[in-house]
Amino acid sequence: MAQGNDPAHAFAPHDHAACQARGLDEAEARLARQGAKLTPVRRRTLEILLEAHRAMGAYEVLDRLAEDGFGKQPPVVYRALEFLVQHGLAHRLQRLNAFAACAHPGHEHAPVFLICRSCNRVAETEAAPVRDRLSKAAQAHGFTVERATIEAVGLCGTCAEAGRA
Amino acid sequence: MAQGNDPAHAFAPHDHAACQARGLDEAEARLARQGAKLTPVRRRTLEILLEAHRAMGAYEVLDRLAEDGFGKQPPVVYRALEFLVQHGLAHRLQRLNAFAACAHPGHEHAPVFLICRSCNRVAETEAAPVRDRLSKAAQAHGFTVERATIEAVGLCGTCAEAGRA
DNA sequence: CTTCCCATGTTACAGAATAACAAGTCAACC
DNA sequence: GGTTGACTTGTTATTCTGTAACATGGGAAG
Repeated sequence: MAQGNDPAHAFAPHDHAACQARGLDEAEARLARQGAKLTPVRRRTLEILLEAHRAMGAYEVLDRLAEDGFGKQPPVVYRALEFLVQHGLAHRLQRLNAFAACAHPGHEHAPVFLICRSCNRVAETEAAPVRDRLSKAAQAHGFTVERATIEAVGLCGTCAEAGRA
Repeated sequence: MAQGNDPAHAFAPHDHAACQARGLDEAEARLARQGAKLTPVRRRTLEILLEAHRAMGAYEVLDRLAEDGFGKQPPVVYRALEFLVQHGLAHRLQRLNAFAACAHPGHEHAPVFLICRSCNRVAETEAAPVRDRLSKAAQAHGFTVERATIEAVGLCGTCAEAGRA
């Protein structure tokens, strides 16, 4: 479990199968608690994101769904993705117009994303202090933060070491 | 000038004409220093953003440009917007797929945006501490931040006071 | 067994963005 | 003065992203 909570992990080679299984298990547990259903399309959508282990465009996911016999019209995938996002099982990356499975769906969280511009992988980290600072700065101007998008683009450790500047 | 540096100012009623004039003046001064030209399309695009004093979609800006006799094809507006963004005269808001004139183009900066979900106005604030925290948190995982998108959605003071929850 | 909610599916469209090419402007240089 | 070359503007065409509106079907609640 420590593996799943280390953001750097996303940039390093590791056991994808375990990731996926854990992701699905946690998803079902979480949804059961919320009284929501992981229907076939939703489940398959989550599986696709977990398998890819990276951010994917909606239409890329849609193509995969269509291959598996699901509807091939945009609303099919957008609805599934919206459901996953709302239930904390996936995230939307504004900068990439893309979606990624949540790395640790076990609990509520508002993640900060680290996007490597070299390998295109995305890591998720908590960084509550960052959000605190943001809320305080906003509050100083009378603004109340409800949700915040925090996405950093840069170079991950693995790519930096490999000299992929 | 203090007016222009107070982010809360964006949410309150004020003298737009002064804003615009100041924006254009600072833009020309800045570009002169950089050896870049504020051509008619670019100038008009900036004026439109300054007049609106809010985030605008590219096609909305394009319609206004077309009314003034400029080309009405997407590349016209995207090129102008890209130029303004690259020269620090405007910003792109990822969350809204929209653009807004920079509130204080006088100097280099990497702003944090405060987007009011009630009145749709956007304020810009420096919040260097927020970025510092983010960089440190990322660095702890071997990730080097190069650029970061920080956009908060919430309620501005003016709307909160007016009870627009 | 019926009702109603929810999920899925469709058609159609709107909005966002870029590639590739044509043509004009203008300064620098011969 | 004329030519070259960089830059800007404009066009056509296409792709990607996202949503509105409506039809169908299944399954739980009564």
